[in-house]
Amino acid sequence: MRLLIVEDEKRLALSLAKGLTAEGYAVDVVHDGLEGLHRAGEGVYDLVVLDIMLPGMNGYRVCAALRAAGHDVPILMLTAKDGEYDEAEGLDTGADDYLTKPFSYVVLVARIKALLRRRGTGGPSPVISLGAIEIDTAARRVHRDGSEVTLTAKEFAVLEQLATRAGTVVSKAEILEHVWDFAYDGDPNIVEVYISALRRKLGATLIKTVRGAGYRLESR
Amino acid sequence: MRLLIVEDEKRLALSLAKGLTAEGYAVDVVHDGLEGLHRAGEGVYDLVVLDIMLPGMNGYRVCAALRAAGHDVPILMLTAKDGEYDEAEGLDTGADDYLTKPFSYVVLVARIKALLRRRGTGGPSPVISLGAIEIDTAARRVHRDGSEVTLTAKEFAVLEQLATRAGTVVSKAEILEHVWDFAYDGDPNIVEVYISALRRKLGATLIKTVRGAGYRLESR
DNA sequence: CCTCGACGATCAGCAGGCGCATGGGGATCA
DNA sequence: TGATCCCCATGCGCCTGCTGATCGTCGAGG
Repeated sequence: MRLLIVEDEKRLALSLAKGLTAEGYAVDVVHDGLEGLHRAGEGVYDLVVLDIMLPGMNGYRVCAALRAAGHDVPILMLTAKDGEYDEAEGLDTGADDYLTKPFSYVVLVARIKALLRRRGTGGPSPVISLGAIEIDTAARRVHRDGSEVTLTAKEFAVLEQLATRAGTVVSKAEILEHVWDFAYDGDPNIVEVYISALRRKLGATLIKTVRGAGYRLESR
Repeated sequence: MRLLIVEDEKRLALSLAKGLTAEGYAVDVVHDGLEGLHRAGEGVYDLVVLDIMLPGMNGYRVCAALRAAGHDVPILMLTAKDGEYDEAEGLDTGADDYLTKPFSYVVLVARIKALLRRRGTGGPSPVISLGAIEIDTAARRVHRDGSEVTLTAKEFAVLEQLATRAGTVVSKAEILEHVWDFAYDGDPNIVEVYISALRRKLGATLIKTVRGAGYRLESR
C-alpha cells in the first residue's frame, strides 16, 4: 500500500511520513504542487494526501488536474482553518475527504484507512480469505488456521500486494513499485527475501513462483 | 484504440506498427519530430510512442511542447541505452513511461497496456478459450481439458502470440520479432523448437503448420 | 511413380540465469 | 544498549533457453 504526501511544511511532512511508514505503508513525499501532480499521475499510489497551500501549483488545481486526466486515486486534502480556502471548494474539485489543520495524527490515520477501505473492497469486508490464511487489511493482522501470525511491516505489505491481486501473476518489478518508495534503488533480490520469509511463516504452498514472470497467490 | 508511433528508424517503426496492429490497435507512424508533434496535437490518439533521437525536433522537446499545450495523452518514451539522454530527463518533460533500447516486444506491449489501463480504458479480455485449451493471460495459466499444463515463460509467450491472432497465419519472423528482442539474430529454428514443445504439451492438433508461411492456431 | 532437394520436427547437451537460502551489517526504536 | 527489522551479498542448485545435428516430411519434376 503506497501513499504520496504532497506537503510543503517539511516538518509536518516528515512527521507524517515517519508515522505512516511505521504503520506499514510505503510513503513518498514531495514538497511542490507540480511535482506532486506528476508523481500522482504515475498511477502507482493507493492514496494521495494533498495540502492546499503549495508552491508551484496549489492543491485544488493539482486535484482538479488529476481528476481531469481520469485518475480516480483517493485524495485526502489538508488545509489551514483560516478562511480563504474552504471545505466545499476542496470537495468540489474531486477530493474524497478533507481535514482541517491542526489535526491529530490518529484522526489522519483513521481517515486514510477509511478511504482505503472504501476503495479497496467496496463492501464492509476488509478481510481477504485464502484457504487457511486470513488477511485483515484494516487491522493489519494475519491468521493461519485460526491462530495469529505476526508479520513485519514490509512482509505484510508484500503479502497485501499479492493478495489484492490473488489469482493473477504479480511481477517482482510491480511488487517493488508498490511496496517500496521511489527513493529505493536496490536489488530486486529483496523481493525474493520477503517471499521467502512469508513462505516460512505462512507455509510454502501459498505463494507460487511463476518462473520468469513473478509470483501468484492462489485465490483459494 | 489508436496509437501514434514517432520513430525514425524505419525498420523498427514498421515492425512495431505491424505487431501492434495485430494486437488490435489502430496505428499511425511518422518519422519526424515536428510531424509527430502536429499529429499528436490533433488529440485523436490514445497513446504516443515517442523516440528521443529524431530528425526535426527531438523527443524531449516534442513531449514538453505537448504538455505545455495542455495535452495529457499518455506518452511512452524510447531511447538508446548509451548515455547522453537519460530517464530522469524524459520523465521530467512529462513522459508517462520510458523504455530503453533494445527492448522486447512483449515488454513494450505490457507497458502500453499498463498506461492505457491507468487511464481507465481496459485492455482485452484476459481469458482466451480455444476448444479444449484455455489461456488465462493474467494468471499465466493454461488448461487442457480442465487440467493445468505448466509452460515456461517463452513457451507461454509464443502461445500467447499465436492465440491473440487465432485463426490467422503467423509467420516465424513475426513470432521472433514479438517474443524475442529486436536485437535477437539467432537461429530461426528456435521457433520450431518451441512449437514442438507446445505441441507435446497441448496436443499435436492445436497448432497447424502452414508450410512456407508460418503457423496457425485454430480458433475452435 | 520415384527421386531429390528444401523445409520442418525433434532430440540431446551445455552454459548461463533465475530463484532460494542464509548470514552479517546498518539503522531504528524502546 | 539491546532487540528488531530491513537490506545487501554471496553461493548454490536447478531449470530454462539455445545450439547443432539428425531425422522426417512435403512437393515438384523427370
